[in-house]
This record gives sequence, C-alpha cells and structure tokens, in this order.
Amino acid sequence: MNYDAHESGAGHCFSKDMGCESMLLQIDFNSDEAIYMQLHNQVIYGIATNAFREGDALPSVRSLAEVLGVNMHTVNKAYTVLKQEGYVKIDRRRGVVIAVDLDHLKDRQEIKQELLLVLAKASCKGISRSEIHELIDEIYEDYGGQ
Amino acid sequence: MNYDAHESGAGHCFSKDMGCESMLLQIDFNSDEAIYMQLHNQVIYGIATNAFREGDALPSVRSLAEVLGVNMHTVNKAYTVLKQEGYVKIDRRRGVVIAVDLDHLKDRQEIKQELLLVLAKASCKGISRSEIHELIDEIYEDYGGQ
DNA sequence: TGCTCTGTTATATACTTTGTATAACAAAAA
DNA sequence: TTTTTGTTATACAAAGTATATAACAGAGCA
Repeated sequence: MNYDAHESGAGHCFSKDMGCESMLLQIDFNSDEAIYMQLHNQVIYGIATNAFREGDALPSVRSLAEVLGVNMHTVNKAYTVLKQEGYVKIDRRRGVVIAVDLDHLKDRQEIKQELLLVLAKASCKGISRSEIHELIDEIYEDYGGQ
Repeated sequence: MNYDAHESGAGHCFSKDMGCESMLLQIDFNSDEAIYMQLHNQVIYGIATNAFREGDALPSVRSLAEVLGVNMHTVNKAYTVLKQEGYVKIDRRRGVVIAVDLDHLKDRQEIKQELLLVLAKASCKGISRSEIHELIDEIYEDYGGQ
C-alpha cells in the first residue's frame, strides 16, 4: 500500500487519513532554504494551524520521500530535528506522530530569543513597537484568531 | 596603526572611535551558528540598540578579523550580507558605514514572514497570543522602551 | 509462519557552505 | 611613498546537505 497510490476515491485527497497532510508538505526546490528545514517548518505551521493535531500520524519517511521526489534521509532529518525539538514522537505502531512536548519556561525563553532578532531587524528598518503589535495581530487574524 | 593595539588611554576602550564598537562584536566559537552570521546579527542588534548610529564606521575587515582571531573573509562575508540586506554601505573614504536602506512595504512583509514562523512555534508550544504581546513588550523594555 | 512496513543505522558519493590561507588590485588616506 | 581600504582570485580543509543503496529489528497483517 503506497502512500501516493490510493486509486480509491479518485479525484479528492480526503479519502485517507494521510492525504490531507501530504498536501501541506510541499517543497520549493528553487528556495535557498534546505529541503529538510522547509519540511520541518511546514510541520510546525501545520500544528499551529491545527491542520495537524496531537496524535496525528505523519507520512512515513519512505512514502513522503517518494511523493516529494526527495531522498528518504532528507525526510528523516526533518523528522529527527522535529523530535529533538519536542514536536513529534515515535510510536512503534503508528510511526511518527504529533506529540508536542511542553516546557513553558524553556519554550518562552527560546521564543523570546528568536523574537529579539526579528524585533532588532524591524527596529533597524524603522518598524515601530506598535507596528509590531499590529503585525502580530494581523498574523493571528490571517490564521483564524486566538 | 592596529585596531587592537592602541596603547594610548590604557585601561578604557573609549579612546578611539572604533573601540566601543569592537566590544559589541564578539564571537562564541562553541555556538553552532556560523561566525559570519553571529557578526551579522550583532551588527543588527547594535543598530537597533543605537550602539551603532547612522554614519558610524565599522571596523575594517582586516582589523576586526585580527581582533576576533578569525579570517578576513569571514568578516567580509558578514559585511557583504549586511550590505545586500541594506544595513550598511561602502564609503570609499570611511570604509563600511551604517546606512540603513528603508523600503517600508518590503521590510514589513519580510518581518511579517519571519514573525510567522516564530509565532507558529510559539503556538505549538502553548504560548498564547497575549503572551506574545507580553514578550514583545518585555523585549522593548529590556532594551529601553520605544 | 511468512511478508510488508516501520524507524533506524551504516556506507559511500557528490555538492554546497563555511572558514582559513595567501595573494594581488585600485582607490583613498597619511 | 607608504599604508590602509574594500574587493577579487585561488586554493584548501572541514562541515552541512542531499542522494543512493543496503541492512536491521520491531510491529502489523495475511
């Protein structure tokens, strides 16, 4: 049973559990961002937008690699980094599943550090504190509020 | 005249124009972040915190490389990227000087894109919209308000 | 029991990035 | 004139990225 070869339900991608997820995981081969990092970020976008939910299984490294036309190890690296950062875990029965590991104090500190650089760039470019708050709100409203 | 060898004013680093700036530009050789990117980011932090002001000259690639104990080309790469991103320009008489190129629409879009990823990570980790706003305010207050 | 699929690990290869080393050039400054 | 400047060129080593092929044990399924 191949991940990309489900002839049943021809015409729509909602016939299988994994069909929808694969639609989110796509690659821009012209991007200067590493493929595994593109995949990594898209899984995070997926979790944040609730397209991936706690306990959902991601495609297997082999099947996703085949669908995307990349090497198995490239997908595996994306999953490995996600695991190290506490976004997924390995379920021996179900494969790689979404399982976000929370460590509020540590997470908050890391997010603050990442925000610091973005805010410094914004400040250099004349983007004010209030405009940053506006941008934050814009993003949340682009992706469905709270 | 070496950048690091000014015996005059022994004991303080404010005796030369470039003395203060060099104090900001330091490297963590244990970091997994590329050296040129560390330098790149620190110049941006410096501009944002007003430690570097419009028209200020940065140390020459050779002198800074010598101070930091890295190769000339590593510093040159940091400066080249900063130039491409519109943070500095080359003044044939003064060297590399802070000169922020503003393109509000483009800058705003780029900042929004960078914020999107950070906010997605935060969302995954259970950090709420209001907590993000708090973090933004914390950062601005850590570095002197508006 | 066999067979398949899973994540994982190991090797090998090729390309790019990163960092270093040395050298040379023209423009500007001292 | 001599030094310093950014810039460019070349060469090299190490690390990161991506691919290719192969094998392993654990789990699910027929």
